Amino acid sequence: MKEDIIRSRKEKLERLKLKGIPPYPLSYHRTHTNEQVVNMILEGKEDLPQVRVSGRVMAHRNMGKVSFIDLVDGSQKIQLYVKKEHLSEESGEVIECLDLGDIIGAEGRPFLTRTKEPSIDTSEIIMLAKSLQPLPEKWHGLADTEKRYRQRYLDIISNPEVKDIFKKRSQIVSSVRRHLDERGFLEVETQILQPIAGGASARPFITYYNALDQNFYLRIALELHLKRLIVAGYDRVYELGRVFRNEGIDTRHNPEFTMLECYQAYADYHDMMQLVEEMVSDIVREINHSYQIEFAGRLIDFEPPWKRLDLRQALIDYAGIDFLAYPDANSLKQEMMTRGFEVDPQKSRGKLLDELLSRFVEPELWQPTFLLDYPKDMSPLAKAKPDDPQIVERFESFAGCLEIANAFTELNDPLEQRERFLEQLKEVTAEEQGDGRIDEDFLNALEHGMPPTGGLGIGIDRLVMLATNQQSIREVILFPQLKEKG
RNA sequence: GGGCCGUUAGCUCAGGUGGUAGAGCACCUGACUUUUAAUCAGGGUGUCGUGGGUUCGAGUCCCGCACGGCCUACCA
Repeated sequence: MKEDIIRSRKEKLERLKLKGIPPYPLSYHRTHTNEQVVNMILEGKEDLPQVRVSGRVMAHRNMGKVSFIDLVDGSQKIQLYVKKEHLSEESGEVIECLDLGDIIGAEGRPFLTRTKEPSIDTSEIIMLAKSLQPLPEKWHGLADTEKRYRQRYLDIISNPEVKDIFKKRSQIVSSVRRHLDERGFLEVETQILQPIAGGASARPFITYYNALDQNFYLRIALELHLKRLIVAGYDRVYELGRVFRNEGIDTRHNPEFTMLECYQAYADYHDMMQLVEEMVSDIVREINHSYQIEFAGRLIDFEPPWKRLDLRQALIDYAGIDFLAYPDANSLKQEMMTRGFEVDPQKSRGKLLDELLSRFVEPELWQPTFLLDYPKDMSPLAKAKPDDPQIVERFESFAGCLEIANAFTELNDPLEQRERFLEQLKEVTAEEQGDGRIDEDFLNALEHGMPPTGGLGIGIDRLVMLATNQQSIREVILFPQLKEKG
């Protein structure tokens, strides 16, 4: 059946060639996008000029001497009104050989039909690219998730709402850049292939670097190189780019994802909090024309100011545990076990606290919320509060129960930083940390003096999920990785 | 890693208790000069994901495998 369709289309292709009509001409210069023409028509002016438009044929309603074509370009749909006796001989031939999915150009006069549909009274139709494969069904589109991801082009052709998500993703990324550029941040690009994958604790992807004859890692964070640039004297830097974590895939995690990190010298986490609040709420409003958006069936209001929640108090409120009462991993483990939790004996205190957070606190954080002041065990790169050495100046932002930002006042004491790295190494396997080495050059940079600095990371994919009401991260990634079929 | 679910025509989906595989869209033929999920008349369609098993007989029951989805676990 599919073979029959393809054969019939190839026959039409041959027929075009026999008539001397190129099925894949070199170029076509349109005068307007479909959107521009539709707007012209809706403005209601008389005597509109001839226009040339283009796009993919998405529907063809044949009425005999007249037919209607839905033509979709990158902007939107426009209807072609085709009166066959008014077409040139060549255009008539093209209509005869037309299939859904073909890319065509059309020339004619814009007008409004009886039913008020903006249309073009077409005098010329030009084949721009003959399509050989049948499109998915027009009404339901493409629904099979696997096929949608494997052949995203079909998904985007047949599901306009998917096309819209990725337009919005692009707008969000532009907007992030605009917000930071306006504040005087310098956009930089740092290395993706690294001899040591630092700045986070996650298992890295390994690759082999032929020219250097050595194993390298794909970066798991942007942090350490951006701070080197703060040392170098760029006061405000950011990088927006892909990072790679060789971990599980689920609806909130994808091994390669897009991260924004920015660092501002002579600032602290309060400044970063203000930046997140302004930038994210602006972006939400730009994309949805409102601070209030729907996510996962709930209404979320991004209008500043957002809720501030002390982490220690949040754990007391939601989990019933005051971590100050359990100063080491063992006592915390004991307490968790007496409450009937299954506790991994390998886990450090930081990881146990993290578990409590994700289990009891995060599922409550629907409205935009800053969770403030983390235990030092969980945050090896953040600076301790002056009045409490066990707590660091760090916050994470949540909305829709998704973590969207992580920021702290950066630790710039090189000696303490070395201590923290050594602490961290104890609780992390070599496999998790790349080759388990400390980034000596980063420490060396700190030893030359890094100004007091505020740093911020935002998971762009999750921000897009929120702004477009998508519950799976793969719905905001154009080409999610799938296993090859065996 | 564990659990549940899915895989049938190009696409979206139906196929109680096992008995010759269905619909809509798309496609092909014809009618129709403002339609828009156009309409009307006619036409044909498949490795039922894959490999075994049970059975006279398997899309359907059983076991394995592949791919995918959701949940869970892991994961700064």
